[in-house]
Amino acid sequence: MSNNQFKRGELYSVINGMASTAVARRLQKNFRQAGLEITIEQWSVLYHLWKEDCLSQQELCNRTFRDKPSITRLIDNLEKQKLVRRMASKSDRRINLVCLTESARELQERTIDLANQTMNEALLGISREEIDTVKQVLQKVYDNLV
Amino acid sequence: MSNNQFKRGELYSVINGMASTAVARRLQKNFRQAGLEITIEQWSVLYHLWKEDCLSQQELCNRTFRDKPSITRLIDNLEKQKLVRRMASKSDRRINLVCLTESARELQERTIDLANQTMNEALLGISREEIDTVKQVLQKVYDNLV
DNA sequence: TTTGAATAGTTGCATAGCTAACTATATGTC
DNA sequence: GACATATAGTTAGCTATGCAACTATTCAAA
Repeated sequence: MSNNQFKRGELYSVINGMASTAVARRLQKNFRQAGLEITIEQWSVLYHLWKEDCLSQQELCNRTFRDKPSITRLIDNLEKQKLVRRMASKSDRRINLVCLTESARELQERTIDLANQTMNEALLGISREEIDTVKQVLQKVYDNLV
Repeated sequence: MSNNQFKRGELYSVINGMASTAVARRLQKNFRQAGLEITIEQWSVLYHLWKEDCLSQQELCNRTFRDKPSITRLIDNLEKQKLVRRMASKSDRRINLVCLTESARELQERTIDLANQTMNEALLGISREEIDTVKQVLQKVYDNLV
């Protein structure tokens, strides 16, 4: 095994472990401390619905990079907490449209600052150019494999 | 919510979802296709033991960015598959040293090519400088939060 | 119009993640 | 030496992930 190859292994390790779990854990911790009983995964689904409401479950799969069973159960849990509702699509009876409730919109207000504060901390001392490079590289990695 | 802040949200989304899950899924798929019944999480523990054998569980927590219960159960499962053994430390009876078995060393030979091939595919068209930038940025993100 | 393929979603099963609470051992201070 | 504190590891309970197999609906081609 060449040195170069092990260095690529390290990159894998870094991508997969350090930064993403650190950001997720910090945000989750901030939610908990604010008394918000929501998981980071549930928040990430709501995040996409706040940008565009009433998406199909399949569309949520695409946007959150999760598979269908994961989204099914995340929506189950969000429905239990009355944060979303499944609505039958008129045009295609196979489709569930996932729509926000009023509570979810209130939750958006309460999580904006926490999320921004967490990202500000996470990105401290990192330049716009560096961020752009990271986004481009991770997009390339994704496109290379999917 | 300013435009700039939502762009930071996108970065979070990218770090957390796309690239890391794409790499993990591809590697897992390659293992399965090669008839290797090992999860990507188990492999990541072995990866650190191949670099340095007989680490304590706590040290494996540090190196894999997992918490203690997660490592406990990963080691449980690796022990069931007879890939590692827990050995009591002579100097500190609180400590379990996790040591590789002969089967695990054979497994290393069989997974090297798969891992390298996956990383080659993942990193196609990405320069050394870009990789270095990504590593530095993700390290900074980690240091900012932990 | 029927049949077969594709798509949307659910369920069962196994693994993994995090928190909190727990046991056992080690260490430092009086 | 005794006691408080810290550290290593385990267990329980919940949530989440991924795959495979399943149902229901849509669509297109014979």
